[in-house]
Amino acid sequence: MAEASDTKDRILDTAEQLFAERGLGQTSLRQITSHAEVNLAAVNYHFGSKEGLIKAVLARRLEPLNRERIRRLDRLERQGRVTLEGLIEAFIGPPLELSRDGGGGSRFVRLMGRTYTEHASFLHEHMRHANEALVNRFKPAFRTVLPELPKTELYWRLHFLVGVMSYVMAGNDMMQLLAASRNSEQEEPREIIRRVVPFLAAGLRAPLPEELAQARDVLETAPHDLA
Amino acid sequence: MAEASDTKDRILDTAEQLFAERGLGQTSLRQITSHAEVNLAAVNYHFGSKEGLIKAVLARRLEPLNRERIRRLDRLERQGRVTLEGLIEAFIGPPLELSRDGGGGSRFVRLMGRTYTEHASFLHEHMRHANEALVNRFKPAFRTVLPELPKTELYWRLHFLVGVMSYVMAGNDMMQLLAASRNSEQEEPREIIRRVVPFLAAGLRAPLPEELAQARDVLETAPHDLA
DNA sequence: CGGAATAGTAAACGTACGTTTATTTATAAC
DNA sequence: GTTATAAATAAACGTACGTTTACTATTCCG
Repeated sequence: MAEASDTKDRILDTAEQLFAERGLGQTSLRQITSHAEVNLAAVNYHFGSKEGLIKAVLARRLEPLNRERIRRLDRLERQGRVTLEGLIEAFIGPPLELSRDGGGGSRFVRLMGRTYTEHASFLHEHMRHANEALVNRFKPAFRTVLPELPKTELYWRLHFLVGVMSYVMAGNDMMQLLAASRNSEQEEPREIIRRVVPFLAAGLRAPLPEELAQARDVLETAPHDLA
Repeated sequence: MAEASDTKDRILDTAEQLFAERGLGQTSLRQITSHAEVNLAAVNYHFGSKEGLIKAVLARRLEPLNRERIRRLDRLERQGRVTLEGLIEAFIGPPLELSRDGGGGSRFVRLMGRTYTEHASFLHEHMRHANEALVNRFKPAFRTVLPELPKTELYWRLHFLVGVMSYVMAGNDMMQLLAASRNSEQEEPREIIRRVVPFLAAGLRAPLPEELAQARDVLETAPHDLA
């Protein structure tokens, strides 16, 4: 029954789904293979190991995704329209929009968000390598649109940006902890982008801590209504 | 050898450490009990189950921590000095400062950060309940200092805030993905607070997406240099 | 046809897990 | 000093895991 490896894709699809739903460590190969209706040993045959399967699941979507992010940055630069908002959207837009396609896309985005907080060193190494070109492309671009920001300060703020992005991507149940509307799960990705881009842009453009401390010192002698 | 339950504390301390280092699911009771040099069955004797142990580890630190956060908010209100920056610092300061005490504190903070992205429904329920009073206290305060912000918009931005906080707290290895300085791990908590508060305050105060869209429409006819 | 090579499978391997049971040890009360 | 109670332990229970092995079926090409 050698059917052009329909088996391989079924494993990848099912693994992507279950990994996103339950996490990497909590999903066993037995769960994956029984859901996919393939033999248990097929995973080790096609991917060598569970670790190999995880890497394959990530690589399959991550490569075109990062290509799209870089493509958008290229276009911004070609048009000479590189704004901070545009940069943020080029970076976080593609993964969030991927969650629109209902099927595998949204599952993968959640999986990717969770990847940032999983506890497997091989994963971190894999993601670091898979995102290397992306980071090297975007970092200088951010420096260009925020020239007044010291290098270290910019990198800290980009960390904060990644924190927001991964949290949103994980589609965490914790969102409902503070949530007012119950239908926040079905919120459109474009809606989230519309809300998160101004937040991040303002944060990245915020006055430096030092400047702020000085300004506060000055105002401290006056009535305290600077909020 | 019934020694006022020194065993119980040794289990809690060791569990806290290993949970933070390796994650909840990846840490076995056998690892905990052998590190703590107590009998394997002692965990089930004192805490009933692994789940009970996890809850106990969290509760031990979370209760005084949230009490401190609320105490700071109380003081701000008593002094009539409720600013957005003060609110943010009252909320994220205590957990970040807890990571200063070198020992259990920093471990717990990492564990807490990771809790937000673990895949166990009992955990989410436990955290939701443990943070209920905290949320009910802070939500109206944020509304007060940001009266012009629509309710839904505020809640979304608070989600983003939690995203940043948990990401920073998790002390994620991913931080090094973009990091410039290699010693970012040892960065002082006060330093992180100093950097993150202006970022979050600016984000929370950002113009509404609608306003921004309108402003952009207006400027769109003019040369595009609004960055 | 026939024999590689590829794909797929059933069954077992050894290991580790959380939990339970039965038993022993220490503590304090009467 | 005996007894009730709490704490600690050694050993085993059943289950699930990722991986390996040996084997069968399919495909492709000479």
